[in-house]
Amino acid sequence: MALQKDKTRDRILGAAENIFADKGYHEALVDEIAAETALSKGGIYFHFPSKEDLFFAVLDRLAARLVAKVEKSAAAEASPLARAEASLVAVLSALGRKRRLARLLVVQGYSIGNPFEQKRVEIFGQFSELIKGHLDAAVAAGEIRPVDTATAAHAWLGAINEVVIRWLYDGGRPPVESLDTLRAVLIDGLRIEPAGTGA
Amino acid sequence: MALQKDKTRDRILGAAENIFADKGYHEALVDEIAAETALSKGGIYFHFPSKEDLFFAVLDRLAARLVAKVEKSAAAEASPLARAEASLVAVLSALGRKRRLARLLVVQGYSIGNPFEQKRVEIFGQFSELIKGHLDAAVAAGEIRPVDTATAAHAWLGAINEVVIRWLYDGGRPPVESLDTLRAVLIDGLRIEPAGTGA
DNA sequence: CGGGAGCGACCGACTGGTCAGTCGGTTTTT
DNA sequence: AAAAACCGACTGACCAGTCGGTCGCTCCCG
Repeated sequence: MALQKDKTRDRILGAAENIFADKGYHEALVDEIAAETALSKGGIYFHFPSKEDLFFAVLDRLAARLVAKVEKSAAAEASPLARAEASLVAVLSALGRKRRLARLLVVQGYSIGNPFEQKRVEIFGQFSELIKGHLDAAVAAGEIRPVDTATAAHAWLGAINEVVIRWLYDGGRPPVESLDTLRAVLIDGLRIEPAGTGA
Repeated sequence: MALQKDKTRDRILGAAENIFADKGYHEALVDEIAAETALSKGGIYFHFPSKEDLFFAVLDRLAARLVAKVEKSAAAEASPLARAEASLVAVLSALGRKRRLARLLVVQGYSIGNPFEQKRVEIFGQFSELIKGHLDAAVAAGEIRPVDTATAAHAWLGAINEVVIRWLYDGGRPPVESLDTLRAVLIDGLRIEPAGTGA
């Protein structure tokens, strides 16, 4: 039955997520993923045509989950700028809660050959579109100055990315605790009502 | 003579820079680097103990050059915030002028296994230290609000990084042209004198 | 109602290509 | 002549992907 197949597929995705998160694409062996799944290598290849496809499927799944989470918390807010800010908070806290997944999304998918870079662009693109949407709305609502929202969105994304990376490697405090600073850096500069003297 | 040796070493580094920039670490073959150098594989291994060491040496050299360039243009400015801004400009225009090198520094060095991630952290750390220094000075001088300058520095770095990446892949306008937006996003939020309504 | 045919899911030993790194030997420099 | 620099054919490990085969399930036919 199709359900069983999907279940196994999910099991594989879960196992692959773990292994890839631990070792990165190149260090991860398909045999290891098979072992983690309690499946054989052939079993894996029955469900996915190649290691690369499997990796991308893992990335897609992760990104989709995160996007959904972010959009949900944004939707709860009334004003555009508030929605943008809520997105910021949501991403930071979600990644902050899942260190290994953060590593996968934020660094692993980078540069393992050209198709991978393509994928990274695609996934990051989803997020920057999201941010851009909120920023555009905020501009339209007169909440922030009319800047190049596409570029600003990328800047936001990059800033978030880097803050998460630092947390991953320096093992400092979780990303959410950088919120005040990020707010000051990313948001206050755009605000039309000048921000008060922050803490 | 030692000089000859150093010259060859440099030739190797140059060739490796090209190959790595084109193909990334894993796709690049030591044999290709040898060919580009008009040296044999053995010759390469006479100068560098491993492919990994060679790659790191390339990264170090690139980073060192960029740091030097950035520090130089910062030094020409009078106020701390101006120096910070000058650094921003310098990085963006330097990377914008050398697409391939940008790719190397900004994406290739990412996630090719753990030692590589370490290296990335190290190199990015140099830059964020630089930025942090300027921001600290700006705080001390009362130019900007007293934020967590370390985090702010990472945010800057990440923003720059992402803007460069977008340029690399979308092939849009060069990074320097995002300057106005980045200024608005990164700097104006920190400024104590509120910025005027930007363009 | 049993047996066998068909099939989707899964197995795991094996292959084939790839490359980093080696090493005995040669050339160039001092 | 000694040492330093360089050569390049070769090896050995590695691993993604393959393929002939198994297993259990369902469904049909006698």
